[in-house]
Amino acid sequence: MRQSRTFIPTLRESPADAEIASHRLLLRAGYLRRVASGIYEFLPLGVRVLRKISGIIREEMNAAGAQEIMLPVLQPRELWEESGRWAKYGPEMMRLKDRAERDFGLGPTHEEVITDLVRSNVSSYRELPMNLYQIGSKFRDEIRPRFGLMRAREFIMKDAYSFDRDEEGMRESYRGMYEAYGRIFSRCGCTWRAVEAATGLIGGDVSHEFMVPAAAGEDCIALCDRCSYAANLDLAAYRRGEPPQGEGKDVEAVRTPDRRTIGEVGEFLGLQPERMIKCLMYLVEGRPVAVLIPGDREANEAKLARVFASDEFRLFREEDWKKYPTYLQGFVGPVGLDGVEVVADISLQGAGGMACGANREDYHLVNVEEGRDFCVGRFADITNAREGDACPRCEGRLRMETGIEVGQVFQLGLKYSQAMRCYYHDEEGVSRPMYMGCYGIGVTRLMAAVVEQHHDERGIIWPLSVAPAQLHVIPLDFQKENRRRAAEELYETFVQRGWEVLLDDREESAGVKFADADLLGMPFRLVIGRGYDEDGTVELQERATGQGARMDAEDALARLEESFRSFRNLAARDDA
RNA sequence: CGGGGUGUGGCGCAGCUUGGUCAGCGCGCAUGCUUUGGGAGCAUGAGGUCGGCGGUUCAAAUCCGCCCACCCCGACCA
Repeated sequence: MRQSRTFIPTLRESPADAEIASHRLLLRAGYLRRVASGIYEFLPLGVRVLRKISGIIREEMNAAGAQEIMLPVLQPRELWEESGRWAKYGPEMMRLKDRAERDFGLGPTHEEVITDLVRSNVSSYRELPMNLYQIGSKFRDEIRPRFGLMRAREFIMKDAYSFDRDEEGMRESYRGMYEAYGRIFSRCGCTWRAVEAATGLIGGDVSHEFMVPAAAGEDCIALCDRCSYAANLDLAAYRRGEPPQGEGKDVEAVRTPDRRTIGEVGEFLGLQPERMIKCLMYLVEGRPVAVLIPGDREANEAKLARVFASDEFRLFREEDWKKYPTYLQGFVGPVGLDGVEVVADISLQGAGGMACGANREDYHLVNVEEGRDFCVGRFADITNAREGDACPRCEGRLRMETGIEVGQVFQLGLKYSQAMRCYYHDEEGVSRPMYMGCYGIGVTRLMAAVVEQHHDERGIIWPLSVAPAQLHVIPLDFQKENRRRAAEELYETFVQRGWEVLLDDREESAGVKFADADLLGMPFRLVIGRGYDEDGTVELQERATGQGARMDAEDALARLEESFRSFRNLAARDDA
């Protein structure tokens, strides 16, 4: 690649609307441009990185026995009606009509299409297991696209789907993918961890997310400091201690004028927040539900969704309080709260000596005991774990970390195969539904995640495996004939040996060339400058460390050959 | 969708409170000469419906109304 002939529009200043490192640097370094919110153009260097990442994914998927296919982005409504997701997916799916007014969706995921493909073309146990994957565009009309590639509305995803004869086979396929995923993220230069995850709209019972730890990550995960327990906060369990106990005294109403929040009331009564019961009113599918949690905890709505078996709920709003005047905002409590479903966090089971709202203006109750003074319809884990909580599996403590979710794997079971009648014949000729699994990697998001983990204040620092070029040849003062010739020769030599090289053949000052090189982030740099005039040496520099050494071109070549050896198989051969 | 904010040449911004003498700065871009180990210097030049529509006014980037786009914070996901 000759830099003078390659479309790399670098920016001297950071675009004002890019906040996180990956977004800012990918824009500044000319890898990306934004077209509309959550929609991006990939420029030549960006495409190269994407190819590298896809290449690694392909190798690992193929090695794991998966076969690459391509599925359409445009999908007919009928297929989605079969799985029930045409209605369920909601506004997140981009929808359109053709000229005959037929409904189509732009695929946010491909379970329906793939299930349709397999059910009509695979019918014998002899053909199973089968694992099919593709790398292509997905569309999701995100509520709020943000952070560049991190949450886009059109993005590139690798999605794989496995079909097995039984649950055992499905678990085996799942394990294969799980292991391949680890290798993929490691090869891309990322540190990562797999955590237990919720299944959401995709469905199924078992799922893991692959997280790349990064401050810019949107996901919170809980990790045990002793055992291997790790889970998304939406799923993270924690062991509760013994519930607080009272002294068996009778319930007593205390006047608490103008004190509504846990903090205000607790301070007034001289009680710690964990001695208080927070009573949250939710409207679940149109009816009120009381949710009880300890005063020092937060409810987790993903956990609540599982308890309610619905995602159609919300915390009471102004209009809801007005509509149900029985519930006094700021003074709601479980005692005497009749005719409403009560859900409580398991930590409140058997709790005594608690304080809560009295369902009476300006009053709270003390000495309240669960079981004696009020009844709970259902106990469940509905609160967020937090730093220092007890691990659910061992004696360790949990700590919290933020990460970028770059992949997720699911054991789907029979969800789609039953709904869509994806059956096969076993040895006895009996028709059975296939056990499915699905496995996604956000390719474009992974590119952003790599940058989040590999950059400094000056620019990107690509790992060799995914760099758009491994070597940046930089002749300073390109007008000097001898340097220009040396640079051209080195460039040709490397290209012929299969390396990907970016040659800075621009007539720019040294400062500009170095600043751009730092920004673009090629792992190695060969500078041809004064040293070359003096004694024919060039300087080999490493982007990551910034360290360099002068040596003969021959030695530089030998050193680079050594460094590149293990990556040789990844080199794309379209250097031009 | 709720809350906060921003829209002025390719990028970053000033001007808006107090309407006119306000379309400006830095970078980038073009041409020429000099320069070339950390974002060079000088000279000349091109480039803007001041997000859009409407209103107020003798006069609007500036005041008012509506709309649009984008960013950030919250509920979703690869």
